[in-house]
Amino acid sequence: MVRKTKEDAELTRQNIILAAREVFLVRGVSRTTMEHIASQAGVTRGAIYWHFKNKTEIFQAMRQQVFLPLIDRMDYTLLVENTMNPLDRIENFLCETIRLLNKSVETRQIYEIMMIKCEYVNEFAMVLQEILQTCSGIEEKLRLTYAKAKKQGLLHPSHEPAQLAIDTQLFFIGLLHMWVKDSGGNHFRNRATKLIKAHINLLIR
Amino acid sequence: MVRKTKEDAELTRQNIILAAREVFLVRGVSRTTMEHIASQAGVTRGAIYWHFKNKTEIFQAMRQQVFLPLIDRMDYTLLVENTMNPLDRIENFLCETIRLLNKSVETRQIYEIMMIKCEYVNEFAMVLQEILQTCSGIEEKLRLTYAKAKKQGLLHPSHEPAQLAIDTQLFFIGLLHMWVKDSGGNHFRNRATKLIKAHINLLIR
DNA sequence: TTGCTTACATTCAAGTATGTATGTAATTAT
DNA sequence: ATAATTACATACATACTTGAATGTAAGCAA
Repeated sequence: MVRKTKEDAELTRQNIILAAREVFLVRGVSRTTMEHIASQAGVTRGAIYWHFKNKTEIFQAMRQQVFLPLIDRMDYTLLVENTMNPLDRIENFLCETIRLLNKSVETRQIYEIMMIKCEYVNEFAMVLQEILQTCSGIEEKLRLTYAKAKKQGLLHPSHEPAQLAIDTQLFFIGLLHMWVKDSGGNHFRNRATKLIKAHINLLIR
Repeated sequence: MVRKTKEDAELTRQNIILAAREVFLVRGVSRTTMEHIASQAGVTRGAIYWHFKNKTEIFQAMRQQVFLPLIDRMDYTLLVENTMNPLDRIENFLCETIRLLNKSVETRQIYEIMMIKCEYVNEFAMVLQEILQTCSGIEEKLRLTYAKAKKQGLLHPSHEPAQLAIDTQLFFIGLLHMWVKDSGGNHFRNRATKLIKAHINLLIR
């Protein structure tokens, strides 16, 4: 097996990312070697080193596959004006995220890797900062949306948008963590959508 | 340096756990070798292998140092009858946990290691199950306490204890995660107590 | 005090992982 | 058609780790 066309090469690259995801999931990021990824992808380490500088680069490439779409979806679902009322938009965004996790193996596995199969040290420490920034962005967008809800009189008068935004964000972070960890017993996976609706209801009256 | 008394040996053991915590924090659990821990503790690997079977055993010993007290405190603060009203008891429990994190370097570091410096694969997968069980316990105890609050008419009539318990639990899990990750910018650390009080207030009216 | 045990230190064999250097055939640009 | 480049595979030197084996001196019980 030798030289391929550009399209073939891109396919190889994607296969390496896919293989990395599968191995990361089972062995954890740190315990995964280039050789593990290589053999899973059906190539040699040489091929991997051609496409990626090191394991961190593979990890980042994998991460982008879920985080970039997340940001887009968030902007679209929460911020773009439409006929849906603001509270429904928040509920919708959260439920859609859960639905995506249920539907897409890829997304589910990447979340799992990022949450419980990765040690955020050294080069990976900056990844943590990026995640924090993404969270900040989510909080801000939730706050704007809650502010619209308040303007429309949908909220209890004593509730402040900033307050609700952070409460919802923390609730959802907690939910995601438990959703991911609870792969065996389905204590959270079955009920996630109900829990979200209930959470939003708590804030209304 | 040779044979010590039993007391000296126990001190060595504790020093190894302490050293492990310090190294885990910097290098992550997987990337930490026995030699790292040994040199940090000022002993040789031989000493470690005398006290512990392997790295996992050290990790578990470290973990017990925070989890056992947590369970005790939870039982005491939430369940033991006293003059405080149930909602205050929940608020108090959560705030005390944050206070403990602020006060005790040991606790703080162990939480950080467990949350973002450890990959839950292989032998560590069972640790995850134990954590899930602890969470289940917390949820149950919150539920019981909210039930008491409802009985005393402290809650809005449409709010169910089971519902509130899970919402509070997820909120707090999210808060702990952000508290731990937000070591640089103090976006969460300064405000944690306020956020807890606000969360409880959300549920009252 | 003698002998057994404890609490380590030292050494060694064997396996693992990484990064790089080098080879090579096909592809692409000219 | 030729040269340059690409997309890998192969091979190697250099660490790094582990577990176990062995050594050893001091504590402790009888």
